[in-house]
Amino acid sequence: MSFNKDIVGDELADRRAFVACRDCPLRVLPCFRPFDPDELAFMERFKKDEIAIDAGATILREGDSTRQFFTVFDGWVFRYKTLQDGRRQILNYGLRGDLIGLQGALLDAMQHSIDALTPVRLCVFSRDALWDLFTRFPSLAFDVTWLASRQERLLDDQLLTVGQRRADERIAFVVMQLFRRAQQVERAERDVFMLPLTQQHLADTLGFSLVHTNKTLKRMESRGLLRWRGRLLQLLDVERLSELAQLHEASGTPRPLL
Amino acid sequence: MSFNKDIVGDELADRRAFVACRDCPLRVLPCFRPFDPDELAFMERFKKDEIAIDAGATILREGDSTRQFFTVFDGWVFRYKTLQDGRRQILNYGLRGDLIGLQGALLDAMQHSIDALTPVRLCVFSRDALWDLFTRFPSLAFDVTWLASRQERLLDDQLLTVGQRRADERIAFVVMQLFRRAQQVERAERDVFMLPLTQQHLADTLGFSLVHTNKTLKRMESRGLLRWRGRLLQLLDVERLSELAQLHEASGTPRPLL
DNA sequence: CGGGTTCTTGACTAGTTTCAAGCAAAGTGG
DNA sequence: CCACTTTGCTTGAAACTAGTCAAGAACCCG
Repeated sequence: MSFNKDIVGDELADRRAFVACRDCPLRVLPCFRPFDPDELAFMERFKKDEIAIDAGATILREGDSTRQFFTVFDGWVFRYKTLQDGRRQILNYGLRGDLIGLQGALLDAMQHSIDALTPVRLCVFSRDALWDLFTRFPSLAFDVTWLASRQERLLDDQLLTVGQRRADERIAFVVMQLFRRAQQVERAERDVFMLPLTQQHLADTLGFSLVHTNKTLKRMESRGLLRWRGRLLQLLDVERLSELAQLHEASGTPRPLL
Repeated sequence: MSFNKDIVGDELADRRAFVACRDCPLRVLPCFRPFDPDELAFMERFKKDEIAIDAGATILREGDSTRQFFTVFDGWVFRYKTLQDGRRQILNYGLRGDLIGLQGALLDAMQHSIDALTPVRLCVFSRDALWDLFTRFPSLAFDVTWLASRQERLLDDQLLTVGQRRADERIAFVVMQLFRRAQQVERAERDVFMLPLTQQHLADTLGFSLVHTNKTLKRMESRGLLRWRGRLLQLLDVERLSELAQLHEASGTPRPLL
């Protein structure tokens, strides 16, 4: 039922910490919009907790009706759905600054699960406080809606990818998009970043089998496009990768951070 | 740039009408939550116009930065994205009561297009009034967010479908989901409904070629699952179709109607 | 060092696309 | 009202893409 069983081991208590929103190291990044002091004060009351999760643990499970939702403070998570026989589709990834679990908080029960890819720290918000937020801080309510819309846009892109792009285009798209998102939150260098997935994760993201994903990756490597070793992904030819990916211009507008 | 060129012909003026929100025939359907008098009064000011669109016209185009968004009052629309060489992915359909174009209103420019599948009537809202809504009617602001979350959930389902389901499962899923949605807004009988698509539309929804879609449909018909003639889709074996589709229980909770 | 997980590769099979052609139904214009 | 055109549906054959099976190599962790 609740996520506690999975993610809060006894030994986790000492891993707790609590960064005040006004001191949040994420908030100063240029990709996030500045909050005014009132908003920050509200956020600090709104943020109920901060928890640490082990790599591989399930944060929220399909069917849960959760009373909480989260912002990823550090680490990588992924959202996914499964069919009865175990086929899994990864819907999206969550990086630092991404809001997760809102769907479960707003609608009834979760219809997807969320797992931690790496050790993760999460800021915890209570579903009950959401109404308070909407009543007292329209600007933050607007931000929540904005973030929901951004999620929708990411899904639009992913659906186009899985529905229409060919194998190498799919990989190029996913890699370039994750690279850009990682870059925004200072988790990428100029042309290399830590992509903490297995090839099985990537396959389940692309809608391909593991074997086909592997063979396509190898082919792209031999074409001098990219190189992925030990979780480190290097973009060898950004020019041609972008061509393949047909990624939109990044919007310069800063986004909200809850 | 604006949608006017496409959709508002001169002869359309006389097709205008204006249904007051309190008299809206949709609002009384059990799938929509009741609004209180204050909310209704606000909605009537919020609704700027009501327009008629020809079948086949483009309502919003990728790249537009629109100042308006809409609720479908009657008819069918579809959202889609295209790649440079013309490959098209249909993301979702809009039926009576569905909010469309919110993404364009909230974020910068549209990154998808919307076309009318049938003649359509739309209630028009202005992007500028959205801030007013958030400030003065938290309950409606909550509704907007709720609707955005619902969109996200529909996309999650569609992504699972296109990424993981087999040909007949994909068709079963899309058909059963559209059937249920049509039923909710009184656009379906017990086991038959008007599905105003071509097979090309369905193919672009499923991520298959037209030919493969056609052959799969024929095979399903000969298996006694469904029958689609002249835009009329009949469910011949709801039992087995539901099995194939693995559709969730419909949530009984009424949804907002803006 | 050993055991598990992840990656890699080849051979074979199944699913899907492309090409091509014919047909049916629904406009269009003389 | 009827040829004519267009659009959508249907079908078969060939080519290609992706999946499955299988086995071994590489890597990681305790």
